[in-house]
Amino acid sequence: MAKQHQVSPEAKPAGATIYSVAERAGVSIATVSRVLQGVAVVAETTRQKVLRAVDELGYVPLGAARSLAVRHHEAHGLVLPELSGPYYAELLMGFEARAAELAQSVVLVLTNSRTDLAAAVRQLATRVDAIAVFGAAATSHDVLRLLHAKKPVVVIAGEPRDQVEAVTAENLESARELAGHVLDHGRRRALFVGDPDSGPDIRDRYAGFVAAHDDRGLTAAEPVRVALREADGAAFAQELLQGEHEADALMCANDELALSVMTTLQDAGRTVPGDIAVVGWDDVMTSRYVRPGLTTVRQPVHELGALAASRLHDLVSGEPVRTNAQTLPTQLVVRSSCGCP
Amino acid sequence: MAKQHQVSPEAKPAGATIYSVAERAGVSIATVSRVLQGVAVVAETTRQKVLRAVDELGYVPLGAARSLAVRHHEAHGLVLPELSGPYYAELLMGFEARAAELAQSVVLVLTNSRTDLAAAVRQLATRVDAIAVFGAAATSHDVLRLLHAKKPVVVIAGEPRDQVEAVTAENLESARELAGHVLDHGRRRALFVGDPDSGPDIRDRYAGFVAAHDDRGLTAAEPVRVALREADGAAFAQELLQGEHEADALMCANDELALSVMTTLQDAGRTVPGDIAVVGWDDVMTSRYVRPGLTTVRQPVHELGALAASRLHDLVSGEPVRTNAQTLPTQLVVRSSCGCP
DNA sequence: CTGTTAGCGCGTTCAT
DNA sequence: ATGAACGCGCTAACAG
Repeated sequence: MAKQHQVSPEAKPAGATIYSVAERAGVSIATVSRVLQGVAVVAETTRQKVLRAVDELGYVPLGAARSLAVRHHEAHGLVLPELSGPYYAELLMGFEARAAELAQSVVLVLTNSRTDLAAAVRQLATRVDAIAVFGAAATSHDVLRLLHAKKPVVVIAGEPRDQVEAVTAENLESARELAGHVLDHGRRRALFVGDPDSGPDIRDRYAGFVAAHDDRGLTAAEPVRVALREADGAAFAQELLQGEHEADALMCANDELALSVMTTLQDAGRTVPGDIAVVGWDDVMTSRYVRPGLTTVRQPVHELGALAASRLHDLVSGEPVRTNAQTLPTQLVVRSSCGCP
Repeated sequence: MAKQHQVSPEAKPAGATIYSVAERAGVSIATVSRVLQGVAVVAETTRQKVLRAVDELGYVPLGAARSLAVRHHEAHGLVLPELSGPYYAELLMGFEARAAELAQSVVLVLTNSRTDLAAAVRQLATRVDAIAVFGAAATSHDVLRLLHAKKPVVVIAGEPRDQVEAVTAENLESARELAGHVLDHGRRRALFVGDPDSGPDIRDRYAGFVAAHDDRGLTAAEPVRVALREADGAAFAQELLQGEHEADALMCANDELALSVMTTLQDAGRTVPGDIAVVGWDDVMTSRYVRPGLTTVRQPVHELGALAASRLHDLVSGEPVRTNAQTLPTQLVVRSSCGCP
């Protein structure tokens, strides 16, 4: 019994296929495939015939059929919490750019817009060869399932687990340096603002904060556990204004937090860094526009995204999983909110 | 001749398939498909058997095979220039969120990272049911090809063309209102900063600028054609400082431009709005942190992205193409850079 | 409620 | 240099 393709006499109005192109060009589908993939040598005249047929029919190959045949999706998945603020956007840009170089499509999943994260990841796994997830964005159960199914997974800004690679930017040492810088301005009541439990990166930043204190024989205060959003920063600043905390320096877990804290304090008449020093993390655009300029730490975010995409590709290509995290260096950006002139 | 699936005796180590699951559960592949899709009724006991087999094997369905069978990718493509700045990121978030609601994956292409845009779009078309492109991001030739292939296309912040829908935010009237507001502060030498030829949206904003002048019997100056980036704003500000332009008000094509112009001028000792008023467009985060606060126009960017995703879905579902653009309202955000207290 | 089977459109030997 | 035929894994009739 022959395939319907070769039997069916009537033309199908919906979408040209490799069959219709072949028929129109008067060749076999194998030849069409060859000219389109550019793999084997095809006579120039037949080549032209095929190309013309493709053009006339407006033929667009069906990726799913190709994927099924070649047994590869030629796509990478990326799971991010959201895209507000420049951090994730930049990460995504780096990821996309590298994926493009490697001829991989990128399928994006934003977890904040999902009610059922597990389902989203499961669904994603269905259409990509490998997945990069940010931090603790994916539930471990689903990740394990992927591993069981032999889909490469890399964690961005997280920690390596069994069979799960990690790529990250340096946190601990830079945080130690930043906190040390603040302490060396003579500040003695520094507070860390942000929740160390919200992710390995924040945890390491707090660890650096503690280390800087240790280095100087000082004792670090407990972290002020607030979420990393503007609103949370403003709320904390209000607490500060009402005397609920005592501090002459604030090391915020990221810039969004730092900026909102800083401007809230300023609007209430406090001076920065006079009354209180404020530093952040990420070096977002706003940080160089505000006065005083926000002292912060710049991460190679773009490069981090690119690295994740590269590793995904390598893993799909059969490279072994690296057991230790790849860490990219960060850079202290000193402006004046820390007390520097 | 039976399929290899049923013949092959040796287990394939690479990836579980619906066949291996069926075998393990002691049922047919149809039953496996049924419990996984939840379409038909399946006896609870068999259902459990299947689910257990799925779990034990770590079965992840092959999306490509499903797509081929159901003749749908269940994915939308989105073509954006880049993601720096909040505008595109917010658009993407809106798009992704709506797509998720509609159970569609989103495949992202960023054109700024591509050398061969046409190839990227062609490739994208291969794996999605419909594509949304921002403004003039895609070459018309490739778009036409898609239309020929009956793939729905919607343009975001662009103009409808034959068979191509457009979704956009209102520009002309809001620009007229904004420019009018500035003129009503008594400014008489207002300049429009930005290139009207860089896209339909900027063109309309300039048209609004002109209209506001006309409304008052004034003559609008020619636009100062600069690109929409921070660096270009700073360069323009330098020209201004060197007396190459004469102006007491600047209506910038977007906030990034406005912010960089404003701070460059301020750093050189000029006062805003005292010496010169500056207004922007987009209401990015920074605009409410700078002093004076930047007067600008807020667009429903998130909603715009969502609308694009919705329309894509509708078009895929067979709804007819709308010939006139769907326009979302914008909102004037008055702060103090325009001269208001 | 469950199993059989025919495609979905493409890449890919294997002949020629 | 080109064509014929098979299989990739899944859904959807159609039987039973």
